Amino acid sequence: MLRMSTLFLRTLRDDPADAEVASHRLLVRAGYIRRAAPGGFSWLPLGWLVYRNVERVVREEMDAAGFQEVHFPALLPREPYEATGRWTEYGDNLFRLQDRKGADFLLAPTHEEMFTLLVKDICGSYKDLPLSIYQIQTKYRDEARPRAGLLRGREFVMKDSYSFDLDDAGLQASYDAHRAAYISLFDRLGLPYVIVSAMSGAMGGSASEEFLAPMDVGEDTFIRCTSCDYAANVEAVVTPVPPAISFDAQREAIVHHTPGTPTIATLVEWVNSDTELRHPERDWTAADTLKNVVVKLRHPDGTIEPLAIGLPGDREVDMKRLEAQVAPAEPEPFDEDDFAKHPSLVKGYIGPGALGSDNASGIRYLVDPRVVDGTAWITGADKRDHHVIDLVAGRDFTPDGTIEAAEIRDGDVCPVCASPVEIARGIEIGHIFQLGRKYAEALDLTVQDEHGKPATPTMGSYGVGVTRALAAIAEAGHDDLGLVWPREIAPADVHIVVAGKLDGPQFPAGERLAADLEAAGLRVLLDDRYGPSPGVKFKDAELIGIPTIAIVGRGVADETAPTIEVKDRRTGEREDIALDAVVAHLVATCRS
RNA sequence: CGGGGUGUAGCGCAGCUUGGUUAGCGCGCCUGCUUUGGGAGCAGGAGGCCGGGAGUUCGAAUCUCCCCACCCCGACCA
Repeated sequence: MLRMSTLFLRTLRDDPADAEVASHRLLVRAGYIRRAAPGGFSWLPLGWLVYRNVERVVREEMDAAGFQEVHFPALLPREPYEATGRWTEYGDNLFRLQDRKGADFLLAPTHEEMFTLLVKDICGSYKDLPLSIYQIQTKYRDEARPRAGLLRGREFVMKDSYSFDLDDAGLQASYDAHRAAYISLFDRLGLPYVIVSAMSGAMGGSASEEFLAPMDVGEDTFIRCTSCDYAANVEAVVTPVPPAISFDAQREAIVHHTPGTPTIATLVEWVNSDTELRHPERDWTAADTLKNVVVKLRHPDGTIEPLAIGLPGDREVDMKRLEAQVAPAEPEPFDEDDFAKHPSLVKGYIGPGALGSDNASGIRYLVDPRVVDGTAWITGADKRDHHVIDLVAGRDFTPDGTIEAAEIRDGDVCPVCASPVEIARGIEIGHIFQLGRKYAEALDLTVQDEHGKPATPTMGSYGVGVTRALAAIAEAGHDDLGLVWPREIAPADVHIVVAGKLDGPQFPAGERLAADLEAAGLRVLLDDRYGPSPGVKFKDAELIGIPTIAIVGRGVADETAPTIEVKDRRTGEREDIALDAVVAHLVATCRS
């Protein structure tokens, strides 16, 4: 039994000044956590109870799915990460340190290498597969800017699983098993979530989905359809391809002298103001212009390749989407020196005439998927102060391919059902993806197949942010008064508030109720303090957020029909229950 | 890493512009008395390297420079 009179706890009347988001503010104010280091937190008894509950739910769901728990050190040697290239690829976000002899170590941000090596150590036969193993471990990332309390720390707890299968069908089955386990896991945690398509990015691999808890404080932007269930991370959004248009109806492409049109807006205005150039049926818009942006790609082997991207002039290039598309290469700005090396590019007037492998610049030219055959564009004429109008894709120019690099906007068309999509923000609480053989190959993991030949297993990787999920639950379940925990992870089932005089019946009644509830198997927090006034105790109970509050107050003083008030923290509904029925009532409430 | 803001008691803040008593207020904490259904009252008290360092000055919380930390925006980010 937890007693407020002795609990190691201090609640705060005021919000801490350094906490912005609700979860951070309330977890500190209600005495669950305290900041201990930049991006690191200490856990107080209430917080640690909640943490262990979240961890327990995660563990139970993993075990139920048939995955086995292992545990690795967080402090690891450099060599395995050197072998996979991540010692350098991970960049500044990796915590690196040295031992007294000067040997390099790291604090692991994830454990792909160690899992792979352990399987290599233990498994030699295809008969050992499929295998899914997991750990719940503290992870370290040297975040440039830790923020939002537990939502983004430099030290945090993650459950990471890895699956090992012989072939793609097996990997898909392991992936599906994790997906199903995550669904029941997040359901049990009482977290709202959406599953979005994602890019596997620098981790390599193919299929990938993120579990996002949709909320404004989230750092991930995703889109979801307003009518069907399509949802995707911005990086993974697919632009619907419009049908091709016949060339027959299109006019001839003509180059015009267009002085004083430095921006898309002025260009459009200029075209619309010329009676000759106006479309009879509608005005030209920024979306009719074809903007060509040139970047440099730095490939992992160090080579630099220029790349031109053509997209409708009303949209910007979304760097995140571009990076996801060109990974593992990294895009860099095309600077003045680069322009000097490519005299066929006229800055501000770059057009398809100069772009593409077959044209003057020889620069690879990829366009937005909306640029289909037969679409007519206003675009640069590769000559200062000149633009070309009615340049038709497929007739007047042929790009080298398409690329998903244009920004996504509210109201864009859903690739599945063509309804408008909306942009939302979410907290990434889980991520599952199919890694493939990148790590197995880099670390030389093979097993013998049924013919005695070496086979390289294919892997999946699956993460749940345990501490982050806890914070997300606090974000999703709080109100103006404080935290509101789902029962599954609350630090107790019932918070008993004793409100009465020392010599009255309340204190003994509170003690008895607490003992009876514990005997019935419920977890109890008893506010047995006498000093604080009832108001303080009510406020603390609301702040702490245990789902059911039982008030032992003036009701029990009624000698003929003593009652205890039972209050639901979430709804605020209160009900007077006869003293002799209250244990059964609370047990029923807490078990339902 | 760029831009902006803030560091004064456990928490929230004032004081700084214009340097000068013993650095102040509210909450919390300790002692005593009163009080107990919505953050109680009275009285007494403890608690500060004024983020750190270097300067300017007879004298620095206050002015100057450097550093550190925290918050916000951006960049970054399984």
